[in-house]
Amino acid sequence: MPELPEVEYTARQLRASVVGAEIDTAEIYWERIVGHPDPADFRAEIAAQRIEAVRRRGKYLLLDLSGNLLLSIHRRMTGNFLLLPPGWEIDTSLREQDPQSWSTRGPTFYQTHNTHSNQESSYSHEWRYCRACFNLGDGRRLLFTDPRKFGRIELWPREQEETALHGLGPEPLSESFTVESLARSLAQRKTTLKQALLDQNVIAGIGNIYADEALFAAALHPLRRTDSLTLAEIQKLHKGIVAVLTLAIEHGGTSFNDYRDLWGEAGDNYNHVRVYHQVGKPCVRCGTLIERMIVAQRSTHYCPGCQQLTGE
DNA sequence: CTATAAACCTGCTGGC
DNA sequence: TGCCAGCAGGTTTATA
Repeated sequence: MPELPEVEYTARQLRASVVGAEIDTAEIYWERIVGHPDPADFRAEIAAQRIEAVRRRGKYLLLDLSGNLLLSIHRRMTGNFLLLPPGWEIDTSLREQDPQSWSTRGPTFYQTHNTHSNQESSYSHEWRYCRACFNLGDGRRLLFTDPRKFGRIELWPREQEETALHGLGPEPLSESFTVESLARSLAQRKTTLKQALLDQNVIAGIGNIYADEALFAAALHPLRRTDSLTLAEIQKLHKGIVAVLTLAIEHGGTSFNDYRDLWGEAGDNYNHVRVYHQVGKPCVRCGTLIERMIVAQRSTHYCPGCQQLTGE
């Protein structure tokens, strides 16, 4: 679920809170979460590096580190980046006591001091499934949590950013994303619109939620062929993509299920979706009931009233 | 190139 | 209540 708006929202929060901080050490609790280099080298290389800048590219969160390093995080399905304040400690005793539970849940957390009372240990729901921890020099910790373990954290030399991003397409909220560039990339594909929007090489950062929302905004059927659109339709699609993503960022992202921001808060955009998971509800534009279909093995939501399959 | 399936994982929901 | 099948926002890799 972290798609472009969710990653962008987290990136803005990180930029405001950790730029200038130093990463003392990194702990890895599930080694396969580290995609590059191997976990031992990762730990060694990242130690004592300073966070110089925070950026986003597509669904990737990018941290420029001192030492000419680039830390890239992709949250895939259920990954989250959370900031743990000072005063909390991490209990890894489960690793030996119950390896199976450890593998699933990761470490537990307990509070060592509390500004309000002498409440002793407590446990935070949001910090379960912690797969990696970056210990900052000021006592704070950046946690990467991910129940399904699909997320990936990688460390690259900065000049290898292109390799790390694996040929991502244009940023939909940048000036390089124009009606003309969209027309060109659609014309050279022969697939359905839904598939094209999900293809990170066509446009960076759109996932299942915003693909459906953008197609609804443009009143285009998910099964339309990419090479069948008129110029007017491409203009509507371009406008729809930009509008849907921009609005979602303003709402703090869509928390259908797992997404949380840096402080563990859910986003509000789920209250503003028009078709995603709205099966059986009346379309806000024409009143027809929203339906669901499978396109390229992906759940797809649309309004059969105002997203008709024409122009073929 | 396009298409399809499977793999990587765990939690949740719905049906029986 | 309990169990099991099926499903979930993403990407990569293998196979046709």
